[in-house]
This record gives sequence, structure tokens and C-alpha cells, in this order.
Amino acid sequence: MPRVKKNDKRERLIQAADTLIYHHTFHTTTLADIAKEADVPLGNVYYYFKTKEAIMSAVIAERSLELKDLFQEWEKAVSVAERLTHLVQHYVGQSNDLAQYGCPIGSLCQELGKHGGPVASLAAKLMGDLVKWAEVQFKAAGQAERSEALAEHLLSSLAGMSLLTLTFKDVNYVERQSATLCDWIKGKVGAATVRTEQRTAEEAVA
Amino acid sequence: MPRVKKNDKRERLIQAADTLIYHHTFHTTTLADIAKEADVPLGNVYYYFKTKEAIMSAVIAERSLELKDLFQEWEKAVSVAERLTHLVQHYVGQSNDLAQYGCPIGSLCQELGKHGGPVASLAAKLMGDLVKWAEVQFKAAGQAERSEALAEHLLSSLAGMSLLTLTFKDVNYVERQSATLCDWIKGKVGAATVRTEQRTAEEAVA
DNA sequence: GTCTATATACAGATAGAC
DNA sequence: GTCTATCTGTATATAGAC
Repeated sequence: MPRVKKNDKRERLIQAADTLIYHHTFHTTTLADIAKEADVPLGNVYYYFKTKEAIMSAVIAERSLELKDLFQEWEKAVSVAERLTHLVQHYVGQSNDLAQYGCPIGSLCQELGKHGGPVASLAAKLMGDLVKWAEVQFKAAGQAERSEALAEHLLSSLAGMSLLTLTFKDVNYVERQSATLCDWIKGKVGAATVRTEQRTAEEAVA
Repeated sequence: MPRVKKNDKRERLIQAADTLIYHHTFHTTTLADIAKEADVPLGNVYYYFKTKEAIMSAVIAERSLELKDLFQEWEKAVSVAERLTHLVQHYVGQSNDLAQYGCPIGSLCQELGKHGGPVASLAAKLMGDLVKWAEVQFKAAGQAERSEALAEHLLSSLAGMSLLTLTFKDVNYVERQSATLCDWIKGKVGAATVRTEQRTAEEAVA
């Protein structure tokens, strides 16, 4: 029982599933594909995950953690505009992937959203965390009443941008659309600085 | 050989596939499901379509025709704002479906876009027709240089709106976001009236 | 904990009688 | 043109040796 240094097969499986499901889709990614990519024998997968959906859940949970790290990173900026711009720039930084596979979160919400069930809710929560985080930022800039609408507009635009980029395989579209979005952000929040610096991270993903 | 009144099995299959693929996804919809919904024996499907992808192509072709009908319908309006508003209202009219299944075109582009291949291109063309149509309208309103960017922004917003609506199962979001979009349209094209009325339909889907 | 072999189910596609 | 029966591949999941 290696308690101290337990092996990383479970994490390798999650990592492999994450990549493959993003590059393909949940339903076209087979457990055999995942096992092979993770270099774990197929039969052994079931020791770590009871079902394919359980792997999907684990992948989403992992992405949720990564998202929280990003929130912390972006919150190092003190102006709201900078924080929100970091979110937009995060998409810009992935533009090649967007053109090939679309938005990692949006594609999950699209595919799983039609089915309903537990995993669909988890995917929706991921998108919800993103919206809530943006909402908190807009609130901090003094846009209290409109914060929800503004946050939804921002994420909706990023999702739409990602989908058109995937559809037309045109990376340039990310550049143009993100520039427009950054201008829009500045127009909405100006140079507002965050007041209650410490709390926003926790509020966003409560 | 009933030439005059040939039966409608082929059309029933396309119709059934259209609905099922929209409600579920391409990969989770089986030929057996389609055959059953169309009330055609499974083996007989292959008389009309060589492969499953051939059915997908036929469905997209069908949607393309419906889109052209809609374009003609919307072009009965003489002001550009009205025409574009019809597009937005078309989404509003489907809001219940959007909340359950997302954008009919966007979900296809998302799912098929990752795979590439012929059907992905056909789906992309569908979205492309929509963008081009909007572009022609913006041009007609005198927004010649920005027409492409404006058209992309409009369709991107509609796609993003649809995805968030599906994700959060919140129909109200369509109302709010579409109102914002209609205001945006008016701000961009004002009360401009279309000049070359007759040509726009053909240009849009050339 | 690990892995081979396999059960079970169902997908897309075909053969061939009618 | 139509439809039953079925081939073939492959998916998820399990059994059970190690």
C-alpha cells in the first residue's frame, strides 16, 4: 500500500480523457482511446472509474479546479478592466485550439446540455462559475444592477466567437472579435479599481 | 414505377433525421431511431441513403433550402433594421427549443466542426450563408467596410445566446439578449432602406 | 492493485428473398 | 422498390487470474 507516493494512473486517465474529449467529443471518445493515451490497460480503467460518465465528471471537476486557479491569477490585477481583459486574452492565447476544437467549456455544454443528467449539470456549473466570476467583477466596478446581464453578454460573446472560429477555421476572427470585446469592457467598467480585493475569488465560485 | 406520385419515404427519413439529430446529436442518433421515427424498416433506409453521413448531408441540404425561404421572407421588409430584426426574432420564436436543444445550426457546427470532412464543410456553409446574408444587409445600409465584422458579430451573438440558453435552461435570457441585439442593430443601420431590393436574396446564398 | 480475456449489447452496413 | 435476417465491428462493462 504505497500511501506516500500513490501512483498517478488515475490522473493520467483524467488528463488523457480531458484532451481526447476536447479534441473529439464525449460520445466519440472511447474508453479504449483514453486507456491507450494514458498508457493504462483497458480493463484497469474500471478500477479507477466505475463508468464512462464517472470519467467525464472527473474531467469536469479537474477543469473546475483549473478555472479557480485562473481566477486567482486574473485577480492579481487591481483594475476590473484588466481582470476581465485577462479572461478575453485567455481565449486569444488558445486561438489555434479554438479553431480546431472550439471552446473547451462551450463544446461540453453544447454536447451534454442536450442530454440532461448529472454530467450536464456539472458542465453547466462550469459555465456558471465563469459567468459568476465576471459578474462579481462588474459588480466591483459599480455596475451592480447590470452585472448579471453584462457577465452573460461577455461569456456569450466568447462562446459565440469560439464557435465561429471553429466553424470557419479562421484564427483571425479571434483577434478582431477579442479587440472589440476589450474595447467594450473598457467602455463598461472604465478604469474602476476593485474595492474588496480579498473576497472576490471565493464569491465567484461559492 | 409510380413516376407521378413517388412515395415520400426519403423525405420522411430526412424529416425524422432532422428532428432526432437536433434533439439528440448526430453521433447519438442511430439509424434504427431514424427508421423507426420515419416508420421505415431499418434495412430499407439503405436503399435511400448509402451511409449515415449521406443522411446528414441530406438534412443539411434541406435546412439550407429552408434558410433560403426564410431569407426571402425576411427580405419582404424594406428597411435593413427590420430584416435583421426578423432574423433575431426567428431565434426568439424558437426559444423553448433553444433551451432544450440549442441552436440547430450552431450545434451541428460544434459537433461536426471537430471532425472535419465533407459534412463539416456543409454545416459550416450553412452558418456561412447566414453570415453572408446578414453581411449583404449591412452593406445595403451603407456599412460597406464593416459589413463582414458586423455580420459576424450578429451571428456570433445569436450562437452564444443560444448556447447559454441551452446551458442554463433559461428562456428569459433569450428575451433579454435579443432585445439588446435589436437595439444594437438599430444603432448600426438606423432606418436605412434597402436600395437594390431584387438582388440581395441571390447574392446572399450565391 | 493490475491486467487478460471475455461477456453483452448495439452500432452501421449488407445479402438476398420477395 | 421493399423488407427480414444477419454479418461484422466495436462499444461499455465484467470476471477472475495474478
